Amino acid sequence: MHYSDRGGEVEISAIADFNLEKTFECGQCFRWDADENGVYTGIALGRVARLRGEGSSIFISGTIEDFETVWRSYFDLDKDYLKIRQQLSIDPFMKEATQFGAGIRILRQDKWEALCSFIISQCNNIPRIKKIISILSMEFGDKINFDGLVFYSFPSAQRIAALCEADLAPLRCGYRAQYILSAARAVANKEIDLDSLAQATSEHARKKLKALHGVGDKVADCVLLFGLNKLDAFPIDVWMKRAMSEHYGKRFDPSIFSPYAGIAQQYIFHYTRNIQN
DNA sequence: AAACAGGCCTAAA
DNA sequence: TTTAGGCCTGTT
Repeated sequence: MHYSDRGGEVEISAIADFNLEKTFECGQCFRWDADENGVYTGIALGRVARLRGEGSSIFISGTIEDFETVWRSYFDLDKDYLKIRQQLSIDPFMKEATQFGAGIRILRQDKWEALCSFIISQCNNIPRIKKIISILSMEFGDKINFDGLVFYSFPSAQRIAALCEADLAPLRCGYRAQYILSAARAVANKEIDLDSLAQATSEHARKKLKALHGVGDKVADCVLLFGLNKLDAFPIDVWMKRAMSEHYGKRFDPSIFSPYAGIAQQYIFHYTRNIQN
């Protein structure tokens, strides 16, 4: 990878496996949107950014310092996904899936935002998840001006913890409201420490996450993978279950993809959801 | 109109 | 350890 200041933007060049649409639309995040030209604007880690692809480069708004301190890590740009794809190509199916998904990167998202977002995601479709998160941020996040537009940061756990169910009524997120509140309170009063869980083993972190009301296997694994950067976590939703039992049998073992089962999951998920058959 | 959606919880085999 | 039903809400 190479990057250089382009006056208000940073140009990222000589990088393999970085496709904006695949990365943003593969279901791992909910706060990035494309305009009609495929230019993505979104908010993460309390900052707004705009990204566009041009030729083989990606341009991202901001300074070199923004890039080095925030976005380089957020987009996981120091990981060699090309090499990982090769490692994951253990059979014809995976070869196909990883090739189809070339360009996906697992974002290193804010831990609390990931927890809260995937609690909301249960039994919901992406448009509604996005809508709920958008309202949540607009109601309780901080206002951020960017390029003449107004964005709202994802509200902290402390902020949410101070609310009651009635406060969350505008979200219209139904039974998930109490899950959000109890998770926020657990984080706020340090009953659970997401930062230290990121340093713990996946098994331990998973157990702690599942102790939260409203967090089961699927949500816990999504938080591990997208929030705590545990690349061995393997979220299984209905699509994954179908795809895996079709290709590897009813009782499959994700460790065949070790140590990148989580990345494998993302390729398989993206592939089975986007190919027509 | 009734079923279903990128789960989870609880109760009951 | 596995299975069934209910749950908020919005969409089809």
